[in-house]
Amino acid sequence: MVLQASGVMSIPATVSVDNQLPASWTAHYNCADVSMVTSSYTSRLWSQDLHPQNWTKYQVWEWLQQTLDMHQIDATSIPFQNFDLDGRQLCNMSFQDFTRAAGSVGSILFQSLTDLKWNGQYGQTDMFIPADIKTEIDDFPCSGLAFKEEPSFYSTSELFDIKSSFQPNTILASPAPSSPDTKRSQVKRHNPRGTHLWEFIRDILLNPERNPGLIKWEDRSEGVFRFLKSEAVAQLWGKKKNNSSMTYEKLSRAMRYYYKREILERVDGRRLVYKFGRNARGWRESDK
DNA sequence: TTAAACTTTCCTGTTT
DNA sequence: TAAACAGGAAAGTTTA
Repeated sequence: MVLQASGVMSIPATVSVDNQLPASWTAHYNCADVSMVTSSYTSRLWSQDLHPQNWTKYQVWEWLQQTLDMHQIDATSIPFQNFDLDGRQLCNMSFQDFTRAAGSVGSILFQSLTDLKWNGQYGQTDMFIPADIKTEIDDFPCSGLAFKEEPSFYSTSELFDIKSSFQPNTILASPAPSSPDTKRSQVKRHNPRGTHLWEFIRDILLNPERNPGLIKWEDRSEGVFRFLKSEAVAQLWGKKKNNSSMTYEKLSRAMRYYYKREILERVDGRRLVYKFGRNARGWRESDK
């Protein structure tokens, strides 16, 4: 969250995300900033209703994402289909069950869940917000504010990120346990700024039901996609990076750097159209 | 402290 | 004419 001295975010005057985002976005996510509200909500997170035992499958996935993020583990390194469980089933899993389901990451997950079950804490620093909190966030009285004045907009991508990568139909690549990829992905990679731009874009594409109208596939099998709301996507990216001055022009410059690394390929003659390259992972349907 | 990775920012010129 | 594309250059941020 970047606030200027006045407490008002700096947004290009010509850009209104509210105008670009679909209604479902503004209605559901365009409210309280997680990072702002978390501190005030943290103490309420672990009421009985939010005990892991009571989680939905969806909340289980959120917890998975958060735990992997916290430990900087590549989300593609565990088979999420093994965690198609609700909280009760999750809590019934033994340590061995976790290691069977997630390999070496299983112990981390087991420890995290144990902490939650017994301490009501998520480590010392975490700000994990199960989906239930969204109800409270949604109730945050700011929905009528204009984007420029709204302290909450920059929560959108965080909420999106949590929800994005863990839909049952968007499970990312899960290399076989013995593959070199697994080893590599379970090692901390140099990822100084968290999610990379191309991963952010990929996750939007993988969740069209939650992100309608921002980016869409042009040719799913070939990895060709097109920006529909380029400035909105740029602002979401900026929000994720706490950079309120992000524009599509800057975002597209970063995208062009991916050509050299073969994460993206050029699509000549078509505006706002990009194609995933051979070094982009997790976007193929076969990756699920 | 340094190097590397990965943007971010600014810019000029070109294309659609 | 505006928007988007292309890519050079340099600066900024974060991590190992």
